[in-house]
Amino acid sequence: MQQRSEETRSRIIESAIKLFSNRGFNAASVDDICKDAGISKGAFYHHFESKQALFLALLDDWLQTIDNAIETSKDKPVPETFMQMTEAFPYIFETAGAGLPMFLEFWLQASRDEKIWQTSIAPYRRYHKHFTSLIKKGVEEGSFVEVNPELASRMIISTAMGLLLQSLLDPKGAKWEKVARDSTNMLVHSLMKK
Amino acid sequence: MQQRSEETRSRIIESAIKLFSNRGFNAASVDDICKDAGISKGAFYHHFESKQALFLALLDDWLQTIDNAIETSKDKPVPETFMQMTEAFPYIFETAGAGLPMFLEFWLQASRDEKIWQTSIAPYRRYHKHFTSLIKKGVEEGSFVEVNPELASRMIISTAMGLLLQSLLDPKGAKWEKVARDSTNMLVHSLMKK
DNA sequence: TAATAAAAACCGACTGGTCAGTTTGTTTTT
DNA sequence: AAAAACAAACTGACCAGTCGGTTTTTATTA
Repeated sequence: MQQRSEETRSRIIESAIKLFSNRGFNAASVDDICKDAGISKGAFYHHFESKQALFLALLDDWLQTIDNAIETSKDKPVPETFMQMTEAFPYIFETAGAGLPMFLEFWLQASRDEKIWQTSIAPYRRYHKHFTSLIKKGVEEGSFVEVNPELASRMIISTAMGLLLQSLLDPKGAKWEKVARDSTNMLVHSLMKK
Repeated sequence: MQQRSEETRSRIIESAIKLFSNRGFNAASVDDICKDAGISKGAFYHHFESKQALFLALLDDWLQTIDNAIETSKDKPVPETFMQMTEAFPYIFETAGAGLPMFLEFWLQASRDEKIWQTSIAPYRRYHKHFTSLIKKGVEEGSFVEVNPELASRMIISTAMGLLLQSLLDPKGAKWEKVARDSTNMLVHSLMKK
């Protein structure tokens, strides 16, 4: 079977995500990952040059997901995209929420390595640009009130980021899906012309 | 001089903040901290029981700062407090901004230890409660429009948290002090009755 | 005020353990 | 048979924390 190799690889990745999230990059040793994945160290270093390389592979996957999300919403009407974003929030809280500790781990690692850093923040930049142009278009089309697209974009991103952080700080403090939905609704409606 | 001991202690703390921020909790070794502070390991372990204990001491300091900020704004009129918050933003970006990687480091450490965790999120809970009651009061007094105080509080905190994160992701992407000021102004004015 | 005892602060070599990465050899696939 | 995939013992560096001893500060007493 030529699948065996690939299965080993994905087993490593699966275990790495789990252990990096639970214990952090440094505290999760290569031995731990191997044990969890049920493989040997030799197999690990056959598939990944180093622990850092595994980290970069995970980072790439994560960034790809973000880029895809931007790409798929690229050519839809402006207000629709925004409402879609609202609907997407509960999903974000389910998925990104669980993975946010790892993302923060990523980000802290990245912030200490210029090359990784530049790679890792590129999607954020694209995300902001996407939103800015979306709002700009909405204003020009007349579906949005007169706003500063730059500022509005940053505020929307802030709300999402901030709510995610809060949901992790205080998991049982609120029905976060509902908070997210209501907040985004408020923002979107304050942008839309009546 | 009875100050010598205290100076050593603060030298340790100063170096710890610097190195934890730059390299992270794990990567900054006790030896590194001692070397940077210009003291010996014996001196270090005379002042702190363990590396973890040093970490907790830093955490305490940080949490104290937050609690003080809440306390000092406790008995001022509602709209005034909000405007004060707006004015305080540039300061937050100067101080908390530089320290946020360390705070995240703290927080990631904390999230893996139930006891530390409970301690570290308590100020956030107080902060949220403070804001909620502040908005509630404003609504009852008639200086604010009818809003859900819970939701409004979470949105304001989100904006602050989210902008801080963004300012770190994209340091040169915007004049963050201005963005923060404008955003908070928008939020506050949308709350206040005309 | 000076001498001295006790305690606090500090030094730095050392220990036991961990961990990323290597190497040598074996099994499985092509 | 050749190459890819895997196993696991091993290496060298590093690191948190210890320990026996020294210096400095503080308290006590004459």
